[in-house]
Amino acid sequence: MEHRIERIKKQLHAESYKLTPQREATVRVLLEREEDHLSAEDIYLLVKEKAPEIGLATVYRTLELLSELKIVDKINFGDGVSRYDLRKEGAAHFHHHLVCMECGTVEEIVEDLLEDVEKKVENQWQFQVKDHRLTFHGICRKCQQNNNEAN
Amino acid sequence: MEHRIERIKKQLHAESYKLTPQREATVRVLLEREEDHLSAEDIYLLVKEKAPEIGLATVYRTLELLSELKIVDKINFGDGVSRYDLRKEGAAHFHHHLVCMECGTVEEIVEDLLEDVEKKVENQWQFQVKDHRLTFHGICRKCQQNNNEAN
DNA sequence: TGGTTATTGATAATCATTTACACTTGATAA
DNA sequence: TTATCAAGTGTAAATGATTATCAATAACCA
Repeated sequence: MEHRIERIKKQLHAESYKLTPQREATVRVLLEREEDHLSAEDIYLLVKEKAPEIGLATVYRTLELLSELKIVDKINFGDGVSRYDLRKEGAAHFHHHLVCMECGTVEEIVEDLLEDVEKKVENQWQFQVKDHRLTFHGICRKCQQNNNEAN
Repeated sequence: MEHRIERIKKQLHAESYKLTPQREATVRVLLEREEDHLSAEDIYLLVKEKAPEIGLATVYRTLELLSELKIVDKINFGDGVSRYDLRKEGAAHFHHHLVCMECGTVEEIVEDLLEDVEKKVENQWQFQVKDHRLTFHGICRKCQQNNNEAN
């Protein structure tokens, strides 16, 4: 954890931003809840536990900054809110998501499944791929089991 | 065009909705501007040319309805607005997008590039895929050329 | 025809996100 | 050390997309 904080601190410094206490508190929340896909509001409430005087606007500003630096990815699953997801350490690409249409849980696929597809896109469409977003919508394992039992 | 309107009319009837003049005007705009990725506001302005008395709320309601019936897909490229995209006739899956990070244009890939990837997801993650969203971010052909010339 | 229901348009309400602005902080130079 | 300055912050107000409300209208059916 501390190691990753250090890393992010350096990334900020490289662009001449500081890791202020508010920013650090926000990053810590993101690290602690790495598996979740938190909204700005969620993050705000969690950061408030560590740093009660923080303002919502600061959280938004921090998330925006982290987003620009590609430390987090801003995602949107179609409900009205943006969610923020830490990039895996050293990952060049955004990871994929499996969104269950029944229970709403979001699983992650860290492995990059798109290498072949990207090559195809670069060759056939002459489009130079820098990043991607891939989300599958469907039924997760648990809901499949529940459905089977119900029948 | 008329053929596709008929089709959509049937799809609505099948769920006991009607193709009102307002809904038809909205669908016509979507058909005419199929290549674009219009926001609700954009669509509203275009529909107003055909049916000046239409209200913005009706356009939203229509788009919501068409979305539920999977006649259109609601997409979000990260700017603050939802965009609406007609499904290609008979397409089981949402088509893919190439978003240029420099000029912002959005190209479409109709071909399904994900068949193999979906099989992998179903097998390895036991996730039953119903649909997907795939967007590539990068540099389009035109901007690549411009960049080369500039050097 | 009258009665019921779905649909609509205008408008107000909501809610996530941004902006404005005055205040704080922390670094730097005199 | 103290004055200065820019970056960063908190509060509150503003914005802008979307949704809800509600009275009026249109379509349908007995």
